[in-house]
Amino acid sequence: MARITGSNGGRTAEAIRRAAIRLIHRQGFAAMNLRELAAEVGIQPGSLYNHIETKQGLLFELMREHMQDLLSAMEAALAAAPDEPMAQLRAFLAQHVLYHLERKQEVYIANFELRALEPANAEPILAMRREYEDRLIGLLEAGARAGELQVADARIAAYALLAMLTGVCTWYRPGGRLGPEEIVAQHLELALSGVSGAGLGQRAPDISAGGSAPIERMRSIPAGGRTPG
Amino acid sequence: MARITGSNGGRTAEAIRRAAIRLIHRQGFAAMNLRELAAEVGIQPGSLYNHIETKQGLLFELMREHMQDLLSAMEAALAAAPDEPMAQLRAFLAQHVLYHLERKQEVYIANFELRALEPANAEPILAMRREYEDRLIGLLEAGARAGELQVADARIAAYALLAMLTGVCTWYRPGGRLGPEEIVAQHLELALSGVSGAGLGQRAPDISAGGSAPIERMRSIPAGGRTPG
Amino acid sequence: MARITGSNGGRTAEAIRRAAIRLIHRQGFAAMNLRELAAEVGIQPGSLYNHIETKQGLLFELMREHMQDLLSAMEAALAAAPDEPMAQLRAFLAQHVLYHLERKQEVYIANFELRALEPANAEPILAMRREYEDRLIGLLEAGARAGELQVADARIAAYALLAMLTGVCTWYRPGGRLGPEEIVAQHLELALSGVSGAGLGQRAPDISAGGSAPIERMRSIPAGGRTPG
Amino acid sequence: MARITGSNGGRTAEAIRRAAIRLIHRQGFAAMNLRELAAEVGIQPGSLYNHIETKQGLLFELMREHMQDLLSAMEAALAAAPDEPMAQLRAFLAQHVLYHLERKQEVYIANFELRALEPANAEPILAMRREYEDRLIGLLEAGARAGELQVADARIAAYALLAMLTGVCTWYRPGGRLGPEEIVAQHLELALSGVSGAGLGQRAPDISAGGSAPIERMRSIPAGGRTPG
DNA sequence: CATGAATGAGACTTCATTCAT
DNA sequence: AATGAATGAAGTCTCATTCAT
Repeated sequence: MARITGSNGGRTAEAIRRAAIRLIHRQGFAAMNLRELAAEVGIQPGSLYNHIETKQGLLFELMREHMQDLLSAMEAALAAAPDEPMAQLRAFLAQHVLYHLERKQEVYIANFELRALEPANAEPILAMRREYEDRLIGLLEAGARAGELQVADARIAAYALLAMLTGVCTWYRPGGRLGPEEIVAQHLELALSGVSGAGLGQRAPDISAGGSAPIERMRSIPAGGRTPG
Repeated sequence: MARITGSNGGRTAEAIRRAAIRLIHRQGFAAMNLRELAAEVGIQPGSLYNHIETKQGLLFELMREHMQDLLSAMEAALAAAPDEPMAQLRAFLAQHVLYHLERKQEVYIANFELRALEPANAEPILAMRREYEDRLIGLLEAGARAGELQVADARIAAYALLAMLTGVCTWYRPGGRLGPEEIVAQHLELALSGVSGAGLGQRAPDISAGGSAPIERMRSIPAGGRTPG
Repeated sequence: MARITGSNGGRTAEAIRRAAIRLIHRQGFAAMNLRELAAEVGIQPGSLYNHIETKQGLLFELMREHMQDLLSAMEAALAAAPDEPMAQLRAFLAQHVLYHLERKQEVYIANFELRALEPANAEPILAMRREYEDRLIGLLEAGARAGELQVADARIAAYALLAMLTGVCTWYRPGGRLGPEEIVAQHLELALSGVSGAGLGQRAPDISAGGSAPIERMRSIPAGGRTPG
Repeated sequence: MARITGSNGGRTAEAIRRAAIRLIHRQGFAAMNLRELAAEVGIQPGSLYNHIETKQGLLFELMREHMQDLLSAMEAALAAAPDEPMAQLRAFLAQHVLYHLERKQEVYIANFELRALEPANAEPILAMRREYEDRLIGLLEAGARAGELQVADARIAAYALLAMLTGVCTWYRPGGRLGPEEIVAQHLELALSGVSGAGLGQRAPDISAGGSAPIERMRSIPAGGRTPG
């Protein structure tokens, strides 16, 4: 596709990373082949090896960078929020949704290609993932201790929330009907108050009576997983 | 692994389906190869073709059967519940979680291997999936019209709920600390009332103060993509 | 080259072995490629893998079979000879030359492709090779103890003799001027009595005065190759 | 291994030659790759081409230099010896063994990588090799004519002697139990008188009765081929 | 219904070599 | 004289699939 002629040096490496993210997201790591990746970048398959170690190594690098960025973004968000349980929780959830809207392909890959990592490579990625989850669990427990949250089981609640919020990756498309802020707001409400809506606050007006006000239909794989962009 | 030697006749076909579900779930469709599948069943690769049409055809069959079962289960659950919005919604959500607990491998495959289907095969599967989603959207809208739900956007809410509830596939293991009923109950609460817990009803006692009461940590691949990052 | 059409089953495996011996002998293991090998056999490259495990595995099998045959032939020769030092020594040397005339390609491979074996594969081959050498060393020592041989160092002498006798592989071609028996006889003389010819016995008449009576010139690999197995 | 960083100028060319000899000897020409060679020298693969023409050209150069040196050494040895058949023969054989002890890697390459030379490059090398062999054949014939040698066939005898004496390359290691002079002496005896020891002269005392007085066992690939140094 | 062997395409990766900088 | 990136060919091996037995 996009032939980047004259691409030299460091540009090629970046082009490979970007094309790889696109292709892995679209087809899955196992189904992506290096011929295709090279063609996207505009070089010969063998030339990839000036920039990557192996196909497996490429996946690992992509996932590592992604997890580091995610952790950094999360820490920054928490640092910027008031130091009290509910504010911290809201900050965590909001940044999670935002990050997932902005980098949904990387997110998708990080979620679904863990099984494609060799055990030695999976280990550090899993460690970072646990660090992220444990942060949320800690916030939920703090909120519960403060009497501001009702969580029967913090771990289950954390997993459920993350699954819900991560779900936006499966249908969001930039430039769609809803802007990021609105999507973030609605998910915060759902996370905190559920659909029954005994919410805590600034709830958006209920527009459901007027029809489902559809976002684009999920073309492919709604929840969990599937699709791409 | 489990070599079923001497498996003859009709049993072979069933053994193939089961092994395929296991392998696709574990490795993904593209990464599964028919050598491996045949070995699991205890036959030679060529012999698979007495029972399947192609690798692609096998995937399609598995997904079609799964979607039919899911739709049947959902219809049966709704038929068995009182015909009023909240009861119907609870019935839908509860059966969804239950079904996902019981058949998490098929669910996973159905969610994440859609991209592996050839377009002609994807179409009927997508149609069934839409039928399922639309049922939930309808219930949410009915609840909103009846004034019992607060949903800003029924479609977004439906996707978010499905993502959350489908997430159980990624960590649930039969025989774990929590039984299916409890998991269903907690997720119903989260879906209806969120973590802030301004719930509507039979809420389980808050045990979070006593620590996170952990389920087993997701050991491998949270799968489906759960959260992560 | 020689396309063996309709070659099925067991015949293919044998054809592969033979072609591999020919090609490895001609080009070396590293320089032989499986495309070429497959073409010689008349099948597709991938089809080789119905009969071999890997390229490396093929080499190992060839060498193992060769060494086993060599050891068997040696033991048989010794068993058939009178049980006294010089007769045993003569039997060993004669069978060595004969075996090397008849299977010079395998011998060559066994000598020169040891370095191409992975360490784990080299080990058992080396063990067999030592067994063979030690037999000769033992015979030389026995002859010396009996006062029938003059060897300053049995190991050095053994290596030197094996190198000399193995050398026939480098120039011998069936159907040449000299028959196997004559070649064996001359080498026995050289081994036992050297060129100065203070021999022990049935020495062939000296024909060197009449010109060098050339065998074919060594086309490829002259001396170099020392001993075999 | 030995990275010679900052190797500049003319030194690089020499470093390449030395590293190439080491690598070709260890692995064979086909199995050696230029990446590895460059790494040994401490430069990038592309930089090799400032010093060599091609991989093939490098091999040819190494072999040509070696053969020229060998021929020179032989001529010098003959010139320094008394001009009578047996003295000339002894001089030839002694210098052959000595040269092979001192430059066994080059010798090995010259013997076994002839097949890796393109025909056009092989031709001049083969011519030099024939020149060397013919010298020995001439000496054997002269000795026979003088009645001092018993050779049934001078060419066969020459090949057998060269094979035997060249064999030292396969097990000799500098600093081992036996010094070069002793190795030369023993091989002269074996060449002239064989193991039966009806020798002509200054024979070393027979020490074989006291056990085999072993040199180090050939650790790796004794013979023919394999190993390096 | 199972097998064993074959196919043909294609996968990842290596490698000698070139060339602008 | 060295570098880093590119090439293009080729190498080993895998895989879905076919088919005679």
